[in-house]
Amino acid sequence: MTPTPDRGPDRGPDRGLDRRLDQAAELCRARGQSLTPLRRRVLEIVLEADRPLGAYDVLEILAEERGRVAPPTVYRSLDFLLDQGLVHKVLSVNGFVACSDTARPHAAELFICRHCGNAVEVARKAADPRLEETAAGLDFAIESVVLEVRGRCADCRADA
Amino acid sequence: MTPTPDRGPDRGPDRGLDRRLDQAAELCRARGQSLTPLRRRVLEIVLEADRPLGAYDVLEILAEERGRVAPPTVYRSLDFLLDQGLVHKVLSVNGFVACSDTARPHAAELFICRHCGNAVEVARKAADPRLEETAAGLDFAIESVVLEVRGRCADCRADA
DNA sequence: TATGACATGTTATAAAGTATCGAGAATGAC
DNA sequence: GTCATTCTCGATACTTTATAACATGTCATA
Repeated sequence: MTPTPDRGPDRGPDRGLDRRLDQAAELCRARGQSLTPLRRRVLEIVLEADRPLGAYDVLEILAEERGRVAPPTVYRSLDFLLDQGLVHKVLSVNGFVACSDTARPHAAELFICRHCGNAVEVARKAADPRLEETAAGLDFAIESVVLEVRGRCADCRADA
Repeated sequence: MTPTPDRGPDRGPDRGLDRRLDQAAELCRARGQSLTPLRRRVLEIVLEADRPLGAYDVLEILAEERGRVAPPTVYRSLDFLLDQGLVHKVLSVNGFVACSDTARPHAAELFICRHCGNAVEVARKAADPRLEETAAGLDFAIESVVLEVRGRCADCRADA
């Protein structure tokens, strides 16, 4: 389902990249935070990627643009974006993906293809009742949930 | 709920440790694999711990017993135990926990306390229908699922 | 006793992440 | 305006986690 090609905010070569970045900036501002040029650029890099990027992947891209960049520079920006819910961390691959729905923080389900590395995010509508039940049984207070599904995506299955 | 103190295979100071190790050995043997002394000891170390252990925690314990031990020694044993479904990897903390039900490989839900670090495993009875649905919608073939819940366990909530 | 398969030891290095200190810019109080 | 505070970022050094590559040991058996 491609976006309508001749109108709408998502047309053009960057698929609404600027719009999403502006939205993110606005979101931060509304929270009294600031999406600085560095943070904005890091978010852009993650948005542009078609798969989870490692912190050092981001670092490399930044380094090409502005010379030597040290790890803390990247990790600080990524941590900020994580805090703001603008990116998710993918534990399975030590990587980061842009959040597909930045409207509000949410637990994400990630479907990660072992073949092409692509990661699709599916927002979780509501708390999983089974999980809630189990937690209640254990008298365990849930703070966050990591749910990552690994397998093979449609495209890669078709290719095979 | 302590095990019956005066009878049964789980009594004694090691709560059935030897029994579980013997079971594991039998399981490996049935598969044409071998739970060597090193692998058995690594499994024992993980079983004895009351929280997920890092590879280097295991390494340190081994090193006390047999002098210098290099990382590959530990990682190889842990990888073997992972393959055999005898331990799980906890991505949230880069650690390893013993599997509580080694009868057959299974996806596990892990409830990890942010305070004490304890990790409780709950075997997943069946495939999550919601997850299956989502995967079907994406035409995504699930191979494995990581589900880690972070929060506060009963004991730590009581203490607070 | 050769040989083949597997397990382990050894060395070196890659990859991921953090602690800390200090300089400079932005913000707000006065 | 200017001073103090806070935030952001750069830079250095380091820790933790993980793997590659190759050598050696062990054991069954042909």
